[in-house]
Amino acid sequence: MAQHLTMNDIAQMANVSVATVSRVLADSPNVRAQTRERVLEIVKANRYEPSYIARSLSAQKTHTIGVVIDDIANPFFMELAKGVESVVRDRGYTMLLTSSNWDWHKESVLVRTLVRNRVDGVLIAAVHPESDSTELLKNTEVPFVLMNCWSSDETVSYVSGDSVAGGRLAGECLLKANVQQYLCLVGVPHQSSEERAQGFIEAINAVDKGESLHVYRDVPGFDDGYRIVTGLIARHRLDAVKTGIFASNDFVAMGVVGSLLDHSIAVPEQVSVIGYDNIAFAEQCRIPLTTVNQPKKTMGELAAAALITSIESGNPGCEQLLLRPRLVVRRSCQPLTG
Amino acid sequence: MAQHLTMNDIAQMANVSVATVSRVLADSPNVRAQTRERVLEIVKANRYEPSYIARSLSAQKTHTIGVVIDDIANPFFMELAKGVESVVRDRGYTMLLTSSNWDWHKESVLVRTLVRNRVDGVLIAAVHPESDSTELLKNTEVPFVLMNCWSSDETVSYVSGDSVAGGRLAGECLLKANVQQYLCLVGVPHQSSEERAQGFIEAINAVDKGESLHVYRDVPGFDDGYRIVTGLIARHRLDAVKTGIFASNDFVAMGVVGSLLDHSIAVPEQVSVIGYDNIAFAEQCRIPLTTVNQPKKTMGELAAAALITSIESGNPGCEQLLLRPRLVVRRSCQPLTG
DNA sequence: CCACGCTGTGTAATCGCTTTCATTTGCAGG
DNA sequence: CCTGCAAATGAAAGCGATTACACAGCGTGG
Repeated sequence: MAQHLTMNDIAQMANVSVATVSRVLADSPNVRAQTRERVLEIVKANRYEPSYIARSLSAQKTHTIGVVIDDIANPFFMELAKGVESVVRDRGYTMLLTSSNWDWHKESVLVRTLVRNRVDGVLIAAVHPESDSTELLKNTEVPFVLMNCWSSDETVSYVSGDSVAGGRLAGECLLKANVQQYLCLVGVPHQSSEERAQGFIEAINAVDKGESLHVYRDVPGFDDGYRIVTGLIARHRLDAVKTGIFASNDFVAMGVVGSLLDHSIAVPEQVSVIGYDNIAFAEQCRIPLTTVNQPKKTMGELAAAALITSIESGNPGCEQLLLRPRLVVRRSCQPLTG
Repeated sequence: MAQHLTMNDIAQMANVSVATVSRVLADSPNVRAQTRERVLEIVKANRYEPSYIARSLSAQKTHTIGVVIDDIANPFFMELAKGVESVVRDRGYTMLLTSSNWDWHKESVLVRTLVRNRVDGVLIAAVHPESDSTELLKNTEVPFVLMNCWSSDETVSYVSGDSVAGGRLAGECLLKANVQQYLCLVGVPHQSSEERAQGFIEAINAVDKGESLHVYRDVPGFDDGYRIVTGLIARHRLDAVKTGIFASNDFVAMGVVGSLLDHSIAVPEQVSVIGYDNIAFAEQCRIPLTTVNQPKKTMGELAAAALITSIESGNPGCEQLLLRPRLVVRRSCQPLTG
């Protein structure tokens, strides 16, 4: 089936050698105008499409950037990927997007696959602590840039958000909401969710007004947020006391809000909720979400640009960026002024 | 840089020929156990990763499936892609996901790029009428399956939803909502949005009760839905008359709801709204959305399975599926019983 | 009229792997 | 100890492009 034409076929039809065809297709100047035209005509007439596979093998360059994210259906990662994609395409590369579905083991398998596919560089969002992805990349000397997490290794490039600062913003916002207890819901044990929680806790503890602070871990998604809050309501931990809840991402926050509303607890009157990421839907959910914005698209763009620059320059050129988060106040948590 | 080890390097270190290394890596039975071990040891010790590029060139097969969608940050396409990805990965392929950003021209460029990358097959969501993608694929004899749209060409495989039926479901639902005028917002001029509108209009016209029906076209996204409705409100076309609005996708519906609420028009009390697709957020938006569900993930899975089967069997094997849509009643449109 | 240089084209090596075919090795049976 | 057959291995030809190098043709200047 799918018997593709080869450059040789075209060469024969045009009565020239493959070298000439190659030159025509590469816009090399050393081809007679007449020959060029004839070749191009035959190429077009026969709908010849050159094989990038062969080209890559010969050129030792695939013009492909591998991207590893955690969840392909998650708006946060998708906006990130969109940023990556735009830069990658502009600079003449193709993006190979893969997703680990939050599986730490799969992540290193994916990176391995990318290396085998000889991508020119790799972008990874949120490396898992247990994963050996970065080690593999270092050993194979494939350029890579981390996204949405950072590394203390000075040779590793990354573009991330300042999660501690973001968590602090959330905490400060909730401090002004005049609540009597704080809840902090931490997602999967990632660097960034841990840091968000850390910043939040710091901010709360910096101003001890005698409120209580409870931390719940392993609350990664909508359902988990919903479940936890539903459990707390059942134990009458939320209906009597005015509460502020910080969720380490907007999904969890939406789950929290969902459960509260379903149990007739008013947001933000009885419980204030604040999320993280500012995904596109945060504005349109049942109670528009107060949240900490991350410049997702920018993050993807910067990471991709840094990677490609490093690829093309040939030297590692370490770029370490921490993007500033920004508080977005909507309805779910409204700080009392003064 | 990134000087990858080659099979030759491994062969020399192990004092065998490349053929033997290749056999070891391919799990060929004709290798002495002792030799196999020695080779594997060296492979592991040196972290050798075989080049899929070279392999593909030699084998004339890339084990890669190209996927073209319209928007990489759109939950509908992403759930579709997730379905595709799971099947593709299970069957030992890699998914190459590309997005056209709703640009008709870019779509055929993308398909061309996929062909040049010699993907083993292509999945396209929503081919644009003006695009020549399918023609290119037919000519190059690359197997492909359409998703979320269908073709009258009996040689073309597709897996889609029955949009006319879905539109009809929406219409029937709105008919029971006891409104005095109907609005139908149609998205980009795609086959599927046109058919959704068509089914809707059919359903409304089948039961003429004297209500008026207005159709607005080119309303593809959230902002467009918001804008249109805001305009109508300004002209007092929505505040006096009880209205039912059908939006050809959930984004538009959310825009519609957003504008209505922002202008203090009650949903569904004054205006009933119904969307299409049942994206994950439809349940969690300001007013939980009544909508027509499409089995997005299933669609992706079936399309991918059909494609890979056709690739591996070697014959085109035409599969044409129209999946049944299902009405999901939530708050934004509640039909009065009886 | 010849040497020189430039343009245009072809030849062949190369990229890293698979696979066929030939050859070597090992081992059992006579 | 030799024959024969099967198992293990190697040599080499692709796969489809790129590209260094060789060379043919041809106009120009000495």
